[in-house]
Amino acid sequence: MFVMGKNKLSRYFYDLRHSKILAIDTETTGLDPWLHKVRLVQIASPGLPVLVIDLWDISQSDWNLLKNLLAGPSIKVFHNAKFDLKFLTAANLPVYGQVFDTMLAAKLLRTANGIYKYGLADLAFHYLGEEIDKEHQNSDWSGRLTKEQLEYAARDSSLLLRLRKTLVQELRRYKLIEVAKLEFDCIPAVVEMELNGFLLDRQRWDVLKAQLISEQREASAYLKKELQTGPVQLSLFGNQNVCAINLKSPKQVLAALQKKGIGLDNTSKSSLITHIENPLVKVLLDYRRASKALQAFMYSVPSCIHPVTGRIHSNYQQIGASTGRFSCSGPNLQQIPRAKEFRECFIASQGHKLIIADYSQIELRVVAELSRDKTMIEAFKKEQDIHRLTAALLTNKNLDQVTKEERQAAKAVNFGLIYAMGVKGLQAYAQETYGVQMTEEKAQLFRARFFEVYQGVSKWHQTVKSSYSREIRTLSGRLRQYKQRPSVTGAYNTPVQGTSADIIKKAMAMLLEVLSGTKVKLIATIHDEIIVEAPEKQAIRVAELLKETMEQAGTFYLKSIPIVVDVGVHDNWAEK
DNA sequence: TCAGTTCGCGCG
DNA sequence: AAAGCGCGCGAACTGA
Repeated sequence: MFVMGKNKLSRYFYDLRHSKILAIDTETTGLDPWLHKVRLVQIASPGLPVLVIDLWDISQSDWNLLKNLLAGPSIKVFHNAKFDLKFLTAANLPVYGQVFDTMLAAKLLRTANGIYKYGLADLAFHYLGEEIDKEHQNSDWSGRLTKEQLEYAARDSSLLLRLRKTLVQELRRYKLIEVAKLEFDCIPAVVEMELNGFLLDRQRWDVLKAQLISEQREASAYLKKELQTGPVQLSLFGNQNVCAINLKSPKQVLAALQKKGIGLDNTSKSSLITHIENPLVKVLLDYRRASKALQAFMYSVPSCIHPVTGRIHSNYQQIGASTGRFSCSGPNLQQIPRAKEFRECFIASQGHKLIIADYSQIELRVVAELSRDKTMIEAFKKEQDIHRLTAALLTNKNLDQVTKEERQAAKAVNFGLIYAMGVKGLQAYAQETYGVQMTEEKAQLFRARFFEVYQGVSKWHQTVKSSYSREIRTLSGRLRQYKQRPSVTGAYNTPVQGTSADIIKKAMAMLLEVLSGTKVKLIATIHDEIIVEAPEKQAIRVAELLKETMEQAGTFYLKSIPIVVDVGVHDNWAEK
C-alpha cells in the first residue's frame, strides 16, 4: 500500500498508466453525489502497490495525473461502478474506457452460480473463499484518517483484481462474455441518466394533487355513509363515525359489500368491475383510483426532488429484473400513469425540449424474429400495426376505425396470447378493459382466431413447449437458469422480454458515444422508451440521431425484422 | 412491536 | 395440470 499525500508520485502514475488493468474503489463521505464528496481513491494494479489517494490533500499536478489516468485507455474494475462513477463524475474526474463491474458480472451469473447477495464481501466469500470484515465500511471518511481506515480502503481495491479474474472465468464458462460487455458498456449511460435527472413542474403537480384529494374525499364520504355497519355515534366534536370502515382494508370492504348483497369473493378490480352497475362499486373504484394515485405518486414524487439540483434522480437497477430489464425506484418512473395529467408534469427545462423515442412493438418484433411467423414478418415488412390489427379483430371494426384506446388495449391481448394467457385470463381482460362480458365461447373463438392468423407463433409455442430446458437465453446470450423446469409461460416470455432489454441497453450505450461532447442529456428510459433533453435549437437533429441510433441497436440483434422507432420533440412527457 | 409477506395496482 | 410475464410501492396483514 502506498498512501499518497502531498508528495509527488508521478512515477507511480507512470507505472499505472502503462497497466492494462486498474481496480478502483472510492471512499465517500456519504451516498449522495451532490451532498457528499469523494475522499479517497484507491487504485490497485497487478504487481504494483495499492495507491491510496487522499483527494483532500493532493497537489494540482497530481490531480491532473489522476484525471488523465481515469480518462485513459486501461480497463477499470469497480464493484458497483455506477456509484463510484457518479461521484467521480461529480468531482470532475470522469472515467472513460472499458469498465468491468464485479457486481453486474455476479448478477449475470446469479442463476448459474446461485448467488443472491452482491456485496463485495459476499462475492469475496463466494468466489474466493475469503472472509473480509466490513467494520470500516461505514466509518467516517471526512475526518483525520487512521491507518486502519487506509488499510481497509487499500484491501478492497486489491480484492477487486482477484475477483475479476474468477468472474471472467465464470462468465466465459457460462458464455456470458457478450452480454457482460453489453452491460458494462451501458454503465456510463446509466450514470449520466441518474446524474441528469428529470424536471417536475411542481405547481402543476400540486394542482393535480388537490383535485385528487377532493375526489378521494367525496368518494370516501359517500362510501362511509353507505357501507357503515354500526350506528352513527355522536361525539363531543360533532357527528362522527367512531367505528368507520377502513376503505383500504380489503377484508372490511369485502364484508361490507357482501352485507349489501353484492356477491363477491374478493375485492380486486376485476371482480368489482362485474358489478359496475352498482353505484357503491363504481364509487369504490373511483375512490381506489384517486387514493392509489395519491399514495403512490402525488405525495411521494415531490419528496424525490433533489434539494441541490431541483430535479428527480431516480435510481436505476441495471439488472433489476431477472429477464435483464431495468428496474427503477425513488421514484419508479416506469409506473407513472400514462394519463396526460400526470405525465405533462414531467417537463423540459427552460430553453430545452424533450426528445421522446420508443420502439414500436419491440416485443412483437422479437417474437417475430424468434418464431419466424410469416404473417407477422410480412406485417412488419409492410409497416403494418399489429396492435391495430388485433384491435380490429377484437372489435370487428376496420383498421382505420380502431380508436387509440382500443389499440392500447389490444396490446395486452397480443402479449397475453403470445405469452399463453388462458381463456379465463382473456375473459377477465376483456371485462377489465372493455367492461363487457366476453363469453367463454367467444374468448375461445378469439384465441383460436389469433393463432390461426399467427400460425408461426402457434408453432413456436409447440416447439418451445416440447424442448425448453432449465436454461433460457436471450439473443445477447443473457442466461436465466431455473432451479426446476420453469413454467412454459416463462419459457415464452423470458427470451422476448430479455432480448428487448438487450436492445435498449445496446441503444443506450451507443447513444452515449454519439452524444459525447454535446449538451444533450439522457434523462430517462422506460423499458422500450428513451427520453433525452436537448437545447431547443438542436432538438430536431437530435431526434433524428436518437431514432437512428435506436434502430441500429435493434438491427444488432434482430436480423430479419425491420425495427421502427417513433420519435417526437416535446415540451413534456404527455405529448406523444 | 417489528420484520416479513400479501394484496392491489401503476407501468412496459 | 394449468398458466400471460416482469417490476416497485404503500397499506394491510401475519407471525413470533
